[in-house]
Amino acid sequence: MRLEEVFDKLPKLYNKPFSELKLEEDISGFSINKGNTGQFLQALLDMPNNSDLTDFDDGELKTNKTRIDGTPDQTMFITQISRDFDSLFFEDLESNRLLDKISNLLYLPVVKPVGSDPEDWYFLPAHHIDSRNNEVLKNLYLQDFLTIKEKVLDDLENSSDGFIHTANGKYIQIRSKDSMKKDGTYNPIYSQKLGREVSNKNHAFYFKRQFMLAVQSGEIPSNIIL
DNA sequence: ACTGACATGATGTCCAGCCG
DNA sequence: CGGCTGGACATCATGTCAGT
Repeated sequence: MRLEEVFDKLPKLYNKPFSELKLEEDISGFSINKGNTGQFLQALLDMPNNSDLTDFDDGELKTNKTRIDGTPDQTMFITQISRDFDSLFFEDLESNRLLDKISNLLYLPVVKPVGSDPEDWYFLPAHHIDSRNNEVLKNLYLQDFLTIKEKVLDDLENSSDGFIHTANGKYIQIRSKDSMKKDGTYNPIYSQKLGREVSNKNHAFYFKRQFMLAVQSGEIPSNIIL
């Protein structure tokens, strides 16, 4: 399914508590908790619920918690680094997995008031952020990636432990993202190219709050789907 | 070929401590 | 004190692999 195909279905989802949406779409059996707002949205949009992990053929669907006033509350996860480290940071690619993944985004803020029941959460209008024919935006993403890459390469040489650490662009960052296994260990990132571990934990790319704020303010161009 | 354990990946959130 | 930093947890889907 292509990203544009869900535009028609979006407006009727805005500002209604999830409990109401569940009844309207007859998916009342769906249980919502912190892990599956995205799946809930996919069900509402009649998106294929099967094995394909990429949300759309040509883009990504993203939800992110906001406060009542619509301002973002957290960074927004993009993708993990893990085994891709060498190709991301040692190959000189015009585009890479990160830039491909964020090239065409459908972003929905979800209001989840502190202490509220998931039944009371609701969506705000979606932003379509398409960099594919926008050189300015494409370049902005690329510059952020290059800023991060520079810090990563610097950390590998100069950080006290030789590991990578949080690296910030203007809108994108990398930072750790991992969980402890039963045996108490994590999932280090190993570089074939360097022949050693480059971190003691997995890391991931995130959009900083600043990105969502810039989208909402119009500083980053997006179409609001109404 | 089936099954179940386990690892990995994707998605999303929580939070303690630090700092301006 | 609010936002950032850095680490961590929760949940679900899928991939892998050994035992049967």
